[in-house]
Amino acid sequence: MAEQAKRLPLSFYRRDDVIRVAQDLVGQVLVSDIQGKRVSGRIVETEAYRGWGDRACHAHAGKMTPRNQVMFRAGGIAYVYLCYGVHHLFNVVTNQAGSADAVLIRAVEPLEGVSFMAQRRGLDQCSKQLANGPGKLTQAMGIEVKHNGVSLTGDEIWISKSEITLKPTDLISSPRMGVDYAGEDAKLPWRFRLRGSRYTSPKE
DNA sequence: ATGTCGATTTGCT
DNA sequence: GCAAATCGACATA
Repeated sequence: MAEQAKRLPLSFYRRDDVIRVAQDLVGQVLVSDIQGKRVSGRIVETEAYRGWGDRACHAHAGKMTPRNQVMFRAGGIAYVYLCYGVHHLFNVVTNQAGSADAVLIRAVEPLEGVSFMAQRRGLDQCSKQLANGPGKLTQAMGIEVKHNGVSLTGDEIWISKSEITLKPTDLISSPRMGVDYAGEDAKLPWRFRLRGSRYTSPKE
């Protein structure tokens, strides 16, 4: 069906350059169909995390734990974990099995199902703050830790190819948020935002 | 077994 | 501007 044809294929996720995948994900459309509520949003902010040579990554230097083990699987699945014991954060696992690269989806511009998102967030439908942060996004889209490891070619969470093609100048790259503990690696410019979007996360 | 800290958000001062 | 919420991972014992 046409629905399937628009989904990003596994070959998109399994490329070996997670930085490139993080850049290419900006502008694509994240869709969830959970608890009978279908919602979608255009990805406007991402961050890349690399298993090798990136101390900000949960799985840096090949360290596997019960929490992060799905990062080591082949790309095209979700890595969802609990942050600060409160927020669910959604990542896209990339690269081949054995590597531990992933892209954190930090913000989306709401498209379909805005009223469902507002309902889940407990906010007014007109709010620009429905999904402008990694924890807010998962709450708005109904994504929880139980979705850890689900396929992005399945029927709960997937990403549709955008009808829009971005130019390199449409992307802003900057250091990642909240990773000061990573020392020098905290300075890596692996956060990517859609230039001019009003739906990216609040902080510079 | 116990203590610290985190890829954040929210509400109160 | 600051602290609380609150669970898993990790270091230390």
